Amino acid sequence: MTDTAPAPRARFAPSPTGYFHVGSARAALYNWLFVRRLGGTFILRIEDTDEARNRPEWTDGIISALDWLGMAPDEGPFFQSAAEGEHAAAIEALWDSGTLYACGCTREEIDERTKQRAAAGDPTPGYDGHCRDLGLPRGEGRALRFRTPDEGVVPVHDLVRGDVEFPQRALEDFICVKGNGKPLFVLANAVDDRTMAITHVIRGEDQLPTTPRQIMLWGALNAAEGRDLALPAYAHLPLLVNDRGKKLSKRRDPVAVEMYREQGYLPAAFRNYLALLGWSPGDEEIVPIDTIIQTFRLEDVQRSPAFFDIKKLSHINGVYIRALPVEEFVAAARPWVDPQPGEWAPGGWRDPDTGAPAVEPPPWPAERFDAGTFAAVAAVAQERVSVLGEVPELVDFLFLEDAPTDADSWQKAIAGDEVAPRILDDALAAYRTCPWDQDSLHEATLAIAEAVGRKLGKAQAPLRVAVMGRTRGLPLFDSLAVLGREETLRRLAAARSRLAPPD
RNA sequence: GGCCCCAUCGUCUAGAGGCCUAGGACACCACCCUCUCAAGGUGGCGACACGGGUUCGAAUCCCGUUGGGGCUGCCA
Repeated sequence: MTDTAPAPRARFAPSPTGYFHVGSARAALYNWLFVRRLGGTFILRIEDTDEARNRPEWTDGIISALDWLGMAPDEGPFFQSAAEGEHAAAIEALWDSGTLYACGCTREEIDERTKQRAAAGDPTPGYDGHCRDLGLPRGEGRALRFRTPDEGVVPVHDLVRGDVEFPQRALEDFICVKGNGKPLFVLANAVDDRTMAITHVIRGEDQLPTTPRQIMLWGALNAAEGRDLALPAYAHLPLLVNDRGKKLSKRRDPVAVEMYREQGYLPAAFRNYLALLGWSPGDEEIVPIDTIIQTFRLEDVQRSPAFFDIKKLSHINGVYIRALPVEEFVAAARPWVDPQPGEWAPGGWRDPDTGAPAVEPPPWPAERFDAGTFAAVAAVAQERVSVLGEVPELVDFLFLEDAPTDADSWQKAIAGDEVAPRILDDALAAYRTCPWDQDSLHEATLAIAEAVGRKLGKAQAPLRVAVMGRTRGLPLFDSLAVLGREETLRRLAAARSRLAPPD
């Protein structure tokens, strides 16, 4: 450690208003990454003071999502609602120092005056300082505003953007305290950062315009409280956007981390992808978290917005899945294939609009699932999925009563193929006696193919559909070997009689 | 409207004045491998928004234009 700077304290301060947003997850990750290499502290602060929108289950969601991603906080969760005392004291100090004044203007009055000003040729929007020098006493229904300077600029030193300056004259006298005496976000946030000794504020770029207010508040608090706390360093991260370049929104875009988890993304893969949105480790993108921790620098963070690309996420997830030792893959896939997996199963997430789940539960009853059978095909399934939620469709033929049915596949490989009956018949005959292992089945089927003058790839299609239901899927002979002779013959015969009753 | 931010392949990015004929990854296309499908391999397509400067030299620095985005709540 040659670093002489004190260990940083960074906080992630989400508001529990819904499912955990991927943008929040990225912000949390960057806070966490920043702090890890420097031996600092990652703090979780739940900003739960919006009584109208906050619900306790969303708080649980934040905590378990962070946990799932391997980013459990070093300190916290702290709750903003528990800091009422500090907030009240700060308000008193600010009031006593004269930086705050009471204002009784309604939104309508303010808008009306703004309109009149605009008509008179003054484009300055927002509050006009109407009550600034009225000397109104505090009282129910009167908000408290911050008396902002009229001249000069507020400089924001941003670790990713450099220096940004906000002209004072564009900054209105903003409200710090609601008419009911409760602090507003801008104040509570600053006060909490002070009491928690936060050294770095790392958050989304959408917070940049509010930063000059917090800086002014910080200075006023220092003066009012007679303390000289150092302003935290700020870092505003580029926004995550959709394919139209708009900020990812809960309404239109799939943003719930819970949903991605239930679709079968691996936490390490998800985290790796998130790290790539706004930052790059170089030519190798899929890298261990330790490498990311060691090379991550806020100064290297991109300044332009990043598109959340599910295709790339899926690719990275596939790489992580394939890299798993097969036993770990079996364990990881369990919640998606076993109707009674134990601790955790997908299904908790529901689309807020449609009520649709992230994935369908496995279409077989718990008693038909067999862990050993699944393990027997796990290795070949593992190479064929990019998310765990795709596993059930690959192995369903093992746990369903009969072969799955797929109209297109049936039509293409059996009903629409005049050689299919003969292939089925030949297989029925050959499979009755051949040794039941992958190589023997391969050999026997090769012989059938040659007899009908087709390549193996073409000849196996009707058999695949008869037994496994679809034209695409796990390798046929591995699958038959695991399914067993008896059941294979049964399904072959069933397909044969469905095609045309034997004479 | 006001304030602020941003601008390299379709997407995520490398690039901190000469190493750039602009590199990698996803996606896409072709071929190879192959019992289907994947995976894998090889190759291909494909970008410095525009205009001025500064400089011997600019994707890199400055200015402007254009375009995009964010904020603009007694929400957080």
